Amino acid sequence: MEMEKHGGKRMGAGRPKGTNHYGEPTQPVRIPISKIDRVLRFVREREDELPLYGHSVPAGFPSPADDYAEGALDLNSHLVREPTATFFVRARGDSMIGAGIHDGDLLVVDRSLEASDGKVVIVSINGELTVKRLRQTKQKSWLTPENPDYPSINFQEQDDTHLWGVVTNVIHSL
Amino acid sequence: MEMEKHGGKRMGAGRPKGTNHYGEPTQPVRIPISKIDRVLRFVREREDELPLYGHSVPAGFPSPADDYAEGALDLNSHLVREPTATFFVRARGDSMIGAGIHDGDLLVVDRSLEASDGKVVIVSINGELTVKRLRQTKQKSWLTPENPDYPSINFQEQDDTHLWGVVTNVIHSL
DNA sequence: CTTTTTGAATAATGTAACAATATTCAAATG
DNA sequence: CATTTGAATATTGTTACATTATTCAAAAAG
Repeated sequence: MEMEKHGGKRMGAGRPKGTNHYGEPTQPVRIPISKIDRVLRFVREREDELPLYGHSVPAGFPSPADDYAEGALDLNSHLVREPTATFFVRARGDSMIGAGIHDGDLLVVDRSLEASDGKVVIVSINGELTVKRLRQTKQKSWLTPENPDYPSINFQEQDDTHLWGVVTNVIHSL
Repeated sequence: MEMEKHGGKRMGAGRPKGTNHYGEPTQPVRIPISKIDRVLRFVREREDELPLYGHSVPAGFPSPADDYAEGALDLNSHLVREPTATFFVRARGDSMIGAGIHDGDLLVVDRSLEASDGKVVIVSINGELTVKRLRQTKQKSWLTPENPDYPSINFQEQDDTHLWGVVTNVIHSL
């Protein structure tokens, strides 16, 4: 055990890049002190990510320690792509039952998506919000319900008729 | 408009303390770059809370500046009551179509809820996950599909049959 | 006298810089 | 050949600092 030098320059020595806790670079960001704890929890351990299981599972009960069969999911980022352009509307009635939209369901609406033929959209008509499927050709646009008991209506952007956005997800409570 | 000095020392001059955006001091914290956006949004204001609109709306388009008719909503806290006991399962097939569960839907499952008569539950049978409605009397338990094309099955907790939890929400993508 | 303009004073803020720590590898040692 | 050691380099929490934002009273204008 001599106190001597242990070699000079060596190629490939030192801690390799990308070996940090996150697998990506970090950067300092100013956080109000009262929120530091929560931010750190969110950042260090995937706080908002919950396990997503597939159809077949190993024996026994699921456990948070499992390596989830299909990974983890954060509802907010999964359902909301453009937070600044997203809002919620509660559905009423059963005119869109065929699209899986039931009375009382919560609709996730994205205003940044283009409303094209076949999309389910939110439209305000005379201050009332409605959910319908948009159908359009080069000549005309319709709003069609997904329920044979209701009629289609002609659609045209006017003073009292506005297209609010495209429905991306339907949340149904049991 | 002379170019002269404008007084010397003055008591009470300068920006007062506590006039920052948060009303409290801040401190730099290292954040992985991919999460900086999310953290900033969370920290600056009600990040995960997006507007929830009612059925009738004032004229014009909605704006984030609006005082939302029905307030704001955070999907995570709205859909997940008990984070440590919650997980997701993707539904397969149409045996529960009557309960609003379609093929490919994402199910929010809470293990901490008691599975009582009438609840929609997740059960593993021989390593396969199934969604069914639980019916039980003092004598017996059944798992019933919500589709007349499928049969009910007898239910009993066994080695290869386990009740995983109660389905609280169904997320349907369009 | 009242209103408007100005810049000194001070806090807040984003980011660079730094010291301390963690990690890896090959040379030195046994 | 296995183990120990320390040079080399990345990571990390925090400090430092230059820049920006904000406020107020003196000075200027009306």
